[in-house]
This record gives sequence, structure tokens and C-alpha cells, in this order.
Amino acid sequence: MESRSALSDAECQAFEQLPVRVQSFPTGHDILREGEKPSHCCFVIDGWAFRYKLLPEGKRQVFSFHMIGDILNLQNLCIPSMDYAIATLTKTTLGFIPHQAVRELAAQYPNMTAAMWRETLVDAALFRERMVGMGRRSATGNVAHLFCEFYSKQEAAGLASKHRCFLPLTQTDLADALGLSNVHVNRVLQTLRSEGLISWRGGLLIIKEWDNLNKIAGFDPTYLHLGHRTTG
Amino acid sequence: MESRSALSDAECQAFEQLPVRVQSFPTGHDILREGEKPSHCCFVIDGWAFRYKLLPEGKRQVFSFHMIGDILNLQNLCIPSMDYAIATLTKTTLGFIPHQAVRELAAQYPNMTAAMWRETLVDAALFRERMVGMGRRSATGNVAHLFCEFYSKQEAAGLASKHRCFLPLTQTDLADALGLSNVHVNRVLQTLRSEGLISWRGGLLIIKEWDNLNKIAGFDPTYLHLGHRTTG
DNA sequence: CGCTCTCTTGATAGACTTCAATGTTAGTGG
DNA sequence: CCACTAACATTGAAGTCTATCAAGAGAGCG
Repeated sequence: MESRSALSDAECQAFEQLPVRVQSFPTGHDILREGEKPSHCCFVIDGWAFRYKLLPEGKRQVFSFHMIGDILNLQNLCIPSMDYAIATLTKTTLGFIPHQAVRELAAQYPNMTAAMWRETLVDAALFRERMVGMGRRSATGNVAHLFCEFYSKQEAAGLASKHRCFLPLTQTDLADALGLSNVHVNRVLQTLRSEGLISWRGGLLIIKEWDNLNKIAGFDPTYLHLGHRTTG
Repeated sequence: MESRSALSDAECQAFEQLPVRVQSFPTGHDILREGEKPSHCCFVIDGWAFRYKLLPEGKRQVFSFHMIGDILNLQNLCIPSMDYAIATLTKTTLGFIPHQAVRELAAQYPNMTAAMWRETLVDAALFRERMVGMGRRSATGNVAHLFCEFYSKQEAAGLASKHRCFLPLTQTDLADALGLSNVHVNRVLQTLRSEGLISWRGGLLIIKEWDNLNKIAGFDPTYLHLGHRTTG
């Protein structure tokens, strides 16, 4: 789960003994809204979730997509109120752990604190890379980059191989993450498909030409901070 | 300095007793480059700095601007290598504290750890808001939003009042932060000026119509997590 | 079978970029 | 005090990318 941090057995055991409330949600269900002050940390046990923010005009910005093992709101340990919302992308089951229990764990195992801090720092690194995409990459490069990132993350977590991975999004979700219109995302996808670079149907993404897609995206996985693995 | 966290006197004293190396840099000087593995945390004592990343094609994305008191690379406590660069915007003097000393402080005062973690979380919140700007706001709204953010931060730090603050950037810096061209930033500025909303000359920003600028920006300062202050 | 959601397509408009030139300002050295 | 220089800001023209609007085609679901 914490593929970025080396944790001792004792720490893993302590982690597994935390009191967890498990709950399932349907597709497109809001877990937390902007402004709420949750008393629990939640993480994905199965399925997919995403973070987003709604603007007054009805526009939406998606910040990140999350898969099995990702913790969604660690930040509430240090900052009480949510400045974004969290919702499900598919049928999803989440685990909820009271802040108090997490704090006790952190107090007991300093290494654990570092690991959690690191998770939020990697989150920030992904945000920065998305900023690069929205600010300075073409729409095509931006889409390609997100695909490379998505696959790399899943491969590192042992959830994907052979350049195939899940991508259970609508084109509109993708558009809202990349700062594009759904129409334009559709057209970008068509060119990527027609050039034989990728295939994406029914939530399954296949990257047919990894090296070429990397080049288009300008993808350098360093920012993912995945440790010693190589994602080639 | 840490206007977001309540720290005890003992904690503040311990913080002030850290071994600091002080060094000054000229305008436009690189402090840290992408890929480096610094052994010190650095913070701004005087002047201005910014975080950025360079793309192979020569494009630049600026992530954030930093003023007195901001810590620039707290993340290296948990993630060794820089995935972005840091440079100065003006003549700037920085303080450098060895990681080891910071770690010892953190071990001694858990509250201090939380405060530092919080700093990095607020960083991430600013990144998210910038994503909203680049993805879903108009160029004008985006510029206006950055102005509001800049002023609010400085006001909260006690460095500005009366809707006047420093903004020691070139239009190109601003463009690289917002994902726009310098030409277009120039035109946006002209409309903001001609509508009497702002004035910006010689590094001094004056927001003449705060409420209207807020409205154009869709500015809601919650994400800055500044505590009890109001920035109206 | 009909409904809804998503994807696809076309046409048009607008926002923003690029290229290139000119104006402005502050700093430097004679 | 003035000429010279180097940044930076401003302007214009042209073109590209992407958004918006609107409509139709599939696909999944009850």
C-alpha cells in the first residue's frame, strides 16, 4: 500500500490494527464536500475516487484520481476543513479511521508520520506536474502525460503490467482534470487512437507504443517518487 | 513567521536556536536545481524567491512565489531529490538549516512536526487553486485571482495593508505562473488597469477595487488556511 | 423497449499564441 | 549630464488552438 516508504513489520502490524469502519458507495457519490470538517481519514479499499472543486459558474476542476490504497484526506490531520470535495468514480468501498487513532499511531511510530507526510508531498508533486501540463503542454501532450502517469502509478502498485491498466473515467472527467472541454478531449483521443498509440475502451487503457507516448507527453517519472522501480 | 500555526514559546525558542547559515543572492540566481539532493532546508529571510520547472522545449512553469518567512524545500526532509528548481526573484537572503537539526527539533516537539507538515499542505492547497485558475478560469480571472492571493498572503503576514503590496515580478514571470503568454498577460493587465481595478508599477501592486477584483477572480480565501483573520 | 448517459461529429466563434517591431525605463560609464 | 545598453513593456497582424453550441449515434440499464 505504501509503495513509497519502507516500513518495519511492527509498523505495518500497528497500521493494520487500526480501527477501520468499512463502507461502500455507488458510482458518482460525494464522500466529502468542500467546507466539511471530517473526523476520520478515509482510504480506498476497492474502486476509484477523485478530488475536485466546483466553481460558482458550474465549472469543475478535478485535481487527482485515486485507486486502491490511496489515502484521500490525510491533510485533515493538520488542517481541519476540506478545501475541495471527494467523490467516487465507480462503485467504491472506503475505509474510515478516526483521526485520534491515526494520531496515536503517528505518536508511537515517528517513521509512520514521515510516511504519511511523504504521501501528501507526493500528492503535491503530482499537482505540480498537472500544473505543467495545463500551463505549458499541448492538449495532446497533456492527455498523453496523464495516461503515462496513470499507468506508472498502477504498475508501481502492482496493479498493472504490459502497458495495460484501468482508467474508469468518462471523457468529461478527463477534460475536467486537464482543463479542456470534453469535445476537445474526444478529438485528441481520436488522433492518439488513429496513430496507434493507445486504445481505451470500457475503462481499460492499453498503451500500444509506450516509448512514443512518453515522448509526446515529455514524461519523466521522477516526480512520482516511486523509489527504485523503473517503469519502462 | 508561521502565521498558520499556534506554537508555544518553548517551540519558538527552540526554532530560533537552530543553527542557521545565512547567505545572500543576486536577482535571478538559481538556489537549487531539479534533481539535486540538498542537505539543508532553506527559507527566505529577505527578498523573494520562486519555484519552477523547465521543459525540454525551453518552456517554463512557475509553481509559486515566496516571501519573507516561507520555507522553500521542507519536502526534502521526506523526499530526498528536488523535482523542481528554486531561484530568486530579487536580491534575496536565505537561511539554511541542516536537515539533521530540523529532524531533531521535530522529534523533540511533535507540535513542530505538525506545523511543518501543515506548511507543505498549504503549499499543496495553493497549487490546487492555481490548477483551478489554469484549467477553469479565464485569463483575466486567473490574473485577478493571483493578485488577490498575493495580497491576502502578505496582509496575513503583516507585510501589507490598504490593498497595497509588493509584486516584484516581470510580466513574463507572471505569464509562466499562469500558463499564459507574456503578450496576453500584458493585454489582460491593460484592461484591468483601464477599468480602474488595479495599478502595478515598479513592483508595487495597488488593488483599487478589492471587491470587484474579488468578484472577477472568484476569490474565496478559505484555501489559504490563514486562520481567524479576514482579508476584506 | 425506451431512457439516460456518454461518445462522436460538424460548424462557428473566440481566446490566446506567435512573430516581429517599437517604445519605455533604469542603469552604466564616459 | 548625456550617450549607450539591456531589460522590460507595449503594440499590431496573423494564425492556431480550443471552446461553445447543437445535433445525432451508441451503449448500457431498468
